[in-house]
Amino acid sequence: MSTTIDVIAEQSRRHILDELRSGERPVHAIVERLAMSQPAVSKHLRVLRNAGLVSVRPDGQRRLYSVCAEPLVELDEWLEPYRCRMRRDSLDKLEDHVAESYPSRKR
Amino acid sequence: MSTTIDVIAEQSRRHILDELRSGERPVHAIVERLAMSQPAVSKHLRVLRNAGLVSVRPDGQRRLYSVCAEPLVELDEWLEPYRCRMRRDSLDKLEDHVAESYPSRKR
DNA sequence: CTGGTATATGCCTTGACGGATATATACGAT
DNA sequence: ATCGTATATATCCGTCAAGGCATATACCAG
Repeated sequence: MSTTIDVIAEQSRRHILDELRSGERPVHAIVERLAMSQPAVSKHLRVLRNAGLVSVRPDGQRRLYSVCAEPLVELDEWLEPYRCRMRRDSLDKLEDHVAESYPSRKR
Repeated sequence: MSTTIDVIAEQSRRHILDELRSGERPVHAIVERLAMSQPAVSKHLRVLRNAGLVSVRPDGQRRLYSVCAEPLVELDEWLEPYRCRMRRDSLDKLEDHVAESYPSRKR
């Protein structure tokens, strides 16, 4: 069994999700956008489905996939305690960058 | 080369970061908290350092590690477009749950 | 029923990763 | 100089996942 974060750690799967953000899509539409074989895409979709990150709706011979963002909440919550640090550390980094660009004798 | 999300996909590494949230720590402190060998921890710290997620400060024979949250911004930003869906999908899920617990004849 | 399209699954190979042990390095104490 | 502690690196091994190809399944058209 794999956790949500394991699942979205794969770049291809993130791409698939990003693709589905604009609405439900059949498999071949994803295959065309990503440079990957159809079986590979189907496999990723399977993983995403097992993780509850996408849902499927049959439509004739096609299957329409769409995003389910709910499992991402867990990751979002893990990230929460780091948000303040993100801001602070980003600021520090920015300051360093500025200090490099405009060197002064102070410090 | 590995991206930030690849790096934090590993549970042990997330644990290490969580551990460091309470302040800088020497390696052995982390080894004690996580049930893992010291070399394994060092390896993870190396990966985290390469990803810019931790920084080191020598202190005598020890090395004090601390969190750098800045690289997490990228992940946070990737997550951004999914936030509204998270709320919506979570709500849907909650509704389903409620509907199960209090079945009615409607629908 | 037949052929064609859309998707899923099975099998196989390969590469990357995590962990353990053993060893090296760095530093402090005596 | 020597020993002990703290940490890093090297090497090996087992596992696992991703991707390709071939194939199965499902569904539609005629």
